[in-house]
Amino acid sequence: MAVTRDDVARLAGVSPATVSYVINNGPRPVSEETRAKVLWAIEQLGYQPNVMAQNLRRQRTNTIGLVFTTIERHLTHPYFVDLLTSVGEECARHGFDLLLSTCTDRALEQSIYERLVGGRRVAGVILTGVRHNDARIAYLSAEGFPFVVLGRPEPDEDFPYIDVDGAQGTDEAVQHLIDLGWRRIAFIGLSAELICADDRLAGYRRALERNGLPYDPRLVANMHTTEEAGHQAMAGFLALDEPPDAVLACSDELALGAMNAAQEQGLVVGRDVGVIGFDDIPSAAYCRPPLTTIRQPMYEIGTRLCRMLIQIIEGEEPEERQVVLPPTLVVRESCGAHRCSS
Amino acid sequence: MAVTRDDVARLAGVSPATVSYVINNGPRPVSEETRAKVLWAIEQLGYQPNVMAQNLRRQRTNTIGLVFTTIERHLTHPYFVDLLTSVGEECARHGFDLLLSTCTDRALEQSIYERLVGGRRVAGVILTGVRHNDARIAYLSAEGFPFVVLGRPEPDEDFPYIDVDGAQGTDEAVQHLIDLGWRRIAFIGLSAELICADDRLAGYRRALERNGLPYDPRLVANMHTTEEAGHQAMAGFLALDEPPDAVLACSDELALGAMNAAQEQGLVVGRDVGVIGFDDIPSAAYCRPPLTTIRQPMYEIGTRLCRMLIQIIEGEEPEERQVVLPPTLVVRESCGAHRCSS
DNA sequence: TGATATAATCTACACGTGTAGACGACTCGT
DNA sequence: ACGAGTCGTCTACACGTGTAGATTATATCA
Repeated sequence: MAVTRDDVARLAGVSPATVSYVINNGPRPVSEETRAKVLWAIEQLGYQPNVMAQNLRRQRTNTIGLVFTTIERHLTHPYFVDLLTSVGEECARHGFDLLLSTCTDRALEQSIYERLVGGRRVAGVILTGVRHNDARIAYLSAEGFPFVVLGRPEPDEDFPYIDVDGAQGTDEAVQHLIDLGWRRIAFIGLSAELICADDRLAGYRRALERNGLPYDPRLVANMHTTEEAGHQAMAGFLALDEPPDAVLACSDELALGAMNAAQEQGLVVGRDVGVIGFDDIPSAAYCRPPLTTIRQPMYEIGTRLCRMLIQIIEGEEPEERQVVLPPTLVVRESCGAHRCSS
Repeated sequence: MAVTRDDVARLAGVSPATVSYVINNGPRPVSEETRAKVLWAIEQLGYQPNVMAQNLRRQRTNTIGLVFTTIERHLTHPYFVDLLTSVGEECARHGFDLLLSTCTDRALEQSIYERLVGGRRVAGVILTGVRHNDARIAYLSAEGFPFVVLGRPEPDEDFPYIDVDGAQGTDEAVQHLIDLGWRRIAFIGLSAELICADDRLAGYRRALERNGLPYDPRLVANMHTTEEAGHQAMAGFLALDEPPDAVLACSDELALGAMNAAQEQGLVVGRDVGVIGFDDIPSAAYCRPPLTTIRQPMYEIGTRLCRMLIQIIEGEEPEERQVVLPPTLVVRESCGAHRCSS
């Protein structure tokens, strides 16, 4: 059916090995004359090497795995699209393919990784959403399998990662709210099992403390990152005896839901209540009012993570191994501008 | 390094073939006693078959390809996340993997498909964003390669697809606007090269005509689907001598951008201007005001497309080959409710 | 009991490629 | 003129698996 190397060799009147040498530029030299004949035959037959056979022989897949965690058909990470885009492009740049797996249930997660790793399906893995005592990291480390992580490890672990300084982000955001005169600031955090959730909460508490404001646990919620959850959390806050006058949400989806809840109660966001999000998704600039948010350079992170992983796969020493990038506060209108010490 | 079938055979005291028969519930029977020994050895060694070797031998990859088109790092299709989720899950259900390629430039598109198809990298392909005279379809048809399409073909083409009746969607949406009293309705369409763009425009024109309203080309724009483009298109409409009093956008991102543009000019969406979107992305329910939109059952489409493709790959006759599903108008608040024949 | 069918297992090869080792043709220095 | 070295090419095998054909042990029947 399909045309193979032997067909090319026959047509060109050379041996199969010579065809390989031409295709791979070596490891043996080929005379110009022969090379031309082979290239002509390849062109003539429309030959393309069988990738499966190449991979088997070379003992490597040139494929990177990325696991896609969903909850109720909802991405657990709003930045996933940017990550996918950048990783996909960087893979293509290095001749790698990108294998995507969907994980709908935590119970299945381990078996997904075992399939990818044990079956030598992929050459390396990019991990996101690191949790405390993450079984995936333990497994990959034990197997000695190449992987890189989006997010920082716990203190006793050591692996290659890129992370955004979440504490710095939330700290700056809270400071921004305080500077504008908001005083009772609620916090909608991420799932408590995520390591980055701690980090962001720490920044929030640090800023409160520095400004002499009390930390009130009733003003803190941990949610999955959906608009609905943000709505629910904010509605809960607003029903308190002493409701907050501002809220910092750990994703823009959460923030949009929170804004919506406030608006439903007749509050004007930016005047009666301040809202800040996290991630800077496209809608953030176009909602009403435009959302102040903490931007993570996701595109850049994906590119660098991917490059790092490929270097590890190739057996090189990666140029960078553990990187923490600063987030940027993008000021729009959801916190108001002219409110001075209430 | 890695443990192979021969290692298992040696430990179990049987031949390699017997191990294969156990793993695949082989084409030959195996005695219970032997099976137990083999399974024990597999467990003992943590053996997992090498997928590359299996694929090479079986001459199939059990992998499906999906190409991910981006423009300026932006997804060209807002429904991509739902599609990815559903296709990913359906693949997993059938033991297939999902290979994702990023296409940033139309010029590279053909080479991406040639790599996937010619290199036998994947067993079948899911196509989205079908265009007029689409070279990809010509190529895949000529190669006799399995593929299914999200979207309908041109009349002279015949291939398996699932599509949403875009004309019905836009027709219903325009009728809804007219019923609420809006009279001068603008249309923000998709890139003109897309086949579905025609379809949706046709529904728009059909509804106008049925209601005796004129078709004004100045009220029609074709854009890529981003908030920014929606903003730009709407700003253009509002600057006309006779600006529209309502707008139907062919994606929710476009609609959000359009709402934003109207609001910037002090218009109240739902009172001064009606807006309808397309797709029903999560933000649509949580923006201000909540967006009336045309929902496509993307999750279901992805699942059925994937099943259809797998059946074709397996050489079966697919249960369904050409499906057109109806969209649903989801009424929220962006068109107002109480406006009766102005 | 001997011929024969059946079940269980093994041996051997093919899938398409990469590359080491063998081999011939040629150059070069003495 | 002859051994040594170089260049270009070919032959042969390995990568890890699936499975057809051969082989052996066991059951069945006249």
